[in-house]
Amino acid sequence: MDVVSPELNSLLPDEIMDTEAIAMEEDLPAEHLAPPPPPQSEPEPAQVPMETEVPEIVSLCPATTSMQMTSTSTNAQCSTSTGTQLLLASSGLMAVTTTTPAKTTSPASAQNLPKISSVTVPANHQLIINKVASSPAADGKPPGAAVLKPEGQKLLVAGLSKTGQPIMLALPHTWNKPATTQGTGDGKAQATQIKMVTAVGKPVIAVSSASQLMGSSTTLQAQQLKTLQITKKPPVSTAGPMITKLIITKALNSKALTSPASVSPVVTGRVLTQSTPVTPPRTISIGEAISTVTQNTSGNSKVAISPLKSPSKLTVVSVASQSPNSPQKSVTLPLNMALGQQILTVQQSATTSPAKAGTSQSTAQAAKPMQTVTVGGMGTSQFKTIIPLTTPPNVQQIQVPGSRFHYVRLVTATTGSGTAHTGASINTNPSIQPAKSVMMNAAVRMSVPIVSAQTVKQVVPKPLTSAAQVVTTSQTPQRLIMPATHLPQIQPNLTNLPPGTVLAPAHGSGNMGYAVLPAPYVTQIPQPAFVTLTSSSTFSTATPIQTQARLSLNGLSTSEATSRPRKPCNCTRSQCLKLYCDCFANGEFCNNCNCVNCFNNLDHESERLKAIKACLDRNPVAFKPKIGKGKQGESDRRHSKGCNCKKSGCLKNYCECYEAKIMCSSICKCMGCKNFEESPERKTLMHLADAAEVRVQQQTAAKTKLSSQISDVHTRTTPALTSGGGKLPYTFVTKEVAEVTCDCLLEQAEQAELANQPQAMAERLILEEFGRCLRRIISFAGKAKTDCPING
DNA sequence: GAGTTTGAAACT
DNA sequence: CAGTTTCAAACTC
Repeated sequence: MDVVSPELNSLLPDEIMDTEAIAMEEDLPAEHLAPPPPPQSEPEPAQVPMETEVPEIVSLCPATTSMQMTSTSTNAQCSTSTGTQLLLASSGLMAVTTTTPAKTTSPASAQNLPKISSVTVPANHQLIINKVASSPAADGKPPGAAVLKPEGQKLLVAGLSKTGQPIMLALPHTWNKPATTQGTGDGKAQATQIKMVTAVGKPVIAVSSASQLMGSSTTLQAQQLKTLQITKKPPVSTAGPMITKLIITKALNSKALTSPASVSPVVTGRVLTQSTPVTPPRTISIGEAISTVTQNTSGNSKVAISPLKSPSKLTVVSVASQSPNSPQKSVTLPLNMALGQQILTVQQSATTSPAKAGTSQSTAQAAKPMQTVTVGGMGTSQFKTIIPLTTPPNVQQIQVPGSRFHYVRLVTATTGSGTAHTGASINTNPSIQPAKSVMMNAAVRMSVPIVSAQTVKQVVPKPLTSAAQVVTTSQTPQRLIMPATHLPQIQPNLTNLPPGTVLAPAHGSGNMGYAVLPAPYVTQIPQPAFVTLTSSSTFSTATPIQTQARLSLNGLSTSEATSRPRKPCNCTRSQCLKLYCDCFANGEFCNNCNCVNCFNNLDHESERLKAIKACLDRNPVAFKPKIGKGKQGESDRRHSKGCNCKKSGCLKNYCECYEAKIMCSSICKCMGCKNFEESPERKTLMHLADAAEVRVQQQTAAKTKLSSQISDVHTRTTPALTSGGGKLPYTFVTKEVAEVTCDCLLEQAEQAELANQPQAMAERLILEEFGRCLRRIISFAGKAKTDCPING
């Protein structure tokens, strides 16, 4: 099998990821540590398709993110035609695994490492990587070990690119070539192997990367997940189980991943902490799955809490500080989400031993830290922007076309190095990371879902001391605002956290700094997109919360909340920096509001941050939803503080309980409350409200149907008009139109009846409705004539 | 749309 | 913590 040269090995971070816990463990349980399992353990090994026959692997990366497969020592790199530093660019839906087989023993010489000469994109959504030429090295591969054929082995990945174009990479034959004789001399090919797994669950592609990455294949369920895994293994067994892996998992579709490999330690709606073993392989995984998120594990704990649990959405956040001595390597990969998933990416950086990275970097291509923002739209994921970070740039903004504010602010750790490493890009080879990225120690990367659809929220972590970076995505007006202030006073009282609140453990010296995000700031995200954030050690970040969380707050159904845009505020004196302002209270910037002297915007960020802090000082849970779920669920929802109504009887929207459509409870201090279960007044009101809502819906449906019918008639009669002398309006009154019109009239009658309107009024309303129907019919008729003139 | 009412938020 | 003031939404006309 492929061998990693010692030098390369030394350059590689000791640990990148532990994939086992996350993704691929089942598929290749013992792969890193032990000799390859018997063939039968591998999923359908024998039946690998032609293209996939070669077990060796290719590295892939989403198009937006660059992945580097290069080994520094060897200079072998995969580059895309665009010059980006990644081996493969895919739409982001594929996963790649690169691993060095456990079998490999002999190091490859750096010199001999080939470069990928070409990438080919066949027509079939497959990624093919070919070796440029046959290499002598191939010969030495042990049986059973998949080896790329000299003539060019191909790796096919279905659905690699959204564009539908497969990418082919040609690997120089030398890749698999054993290095110059290094110790083993057994002649076994030592090229690094990369396995790709097809969506079907079979390993599809193997590509050897110049880097000493070991690849393990993973079986994934069809169409759901792709995984990238990079494993570094010491060339010689003596090294022990140090494995570095990079795993990127991505769900191809909205369905939850079924493959264990894809399952990350993060459970939907919450982030779990994963502890690393003593010799911890460190794993960073990036995954997109509807309900799952990959998490990276690190020595320190980090917890994101998202009480809300809609399976389809998830909150991700894991922040882990790294053990001081572990080399940094973290990769964040924003992937495009096809499905409104939320992804959390975590970035870890090592506090120490940047040297490694630096060294490796030297040979590696200039991989600038990249910042990437991914925006996932409904069904259509979009990659947004990759912004190369300059060294000092602490703050950056990504402006999404059409969006006004969308941004995310990234904060670098105060304790850490000066720069935040924002690379959304994926470095398959951790060693490649620039030295400055190493400095990211304290930085925590997070992904925040952004609403792609209509509302976008932004989370702005507060910059504690250093620069921040801003990433913006999506186009919608709303955005999440994260209190940027440092909030030491907030302790990680997990039990008391509002839904969606995220605590990010500060990285670094072991001190755990926590930042609390007002839950509302992260809620109301109908269609999550992704944004990666970097936060400082003491500061934190936000976790995406699904819409539902917020909905539960105000008692609105999900559909209601998501469909209903926030009302514009009308603040005049508060500068929209007090909780009087609904926008502010909900963690949003004012947008399209009618407010005067508004400071709730990016132009007054400092003021806004102060205001947020002030609010939190007054009330640490100021941004916490007031309506929480009761013990017994939905029916038991109640206001956290209770209302204090005196005159409204708690049956008007003045009352927060009533407004939230919940009953007043014992904690309310209201007077003359009529908002209780048995209250006849309340029942009457609720009944009326429901009836009104139903009427509106029915009427809307009827009108829609009428329009449809008329339109249909229009379509059918058009030929007659064009061919002959035209039609009189009455000819448009077909049976269907008449029926629908009657429906409208009946609906109007029902409304009048429900409203207890006198008969005369009812008749009037019906006639008026009839008039409207007629006008529509006439309008369509006239339009038909206009559109299809007789002589025309 | 102007004016009033209301209760939460802010302030003392 | 209680009382008062401020504020913006809800409501009425």
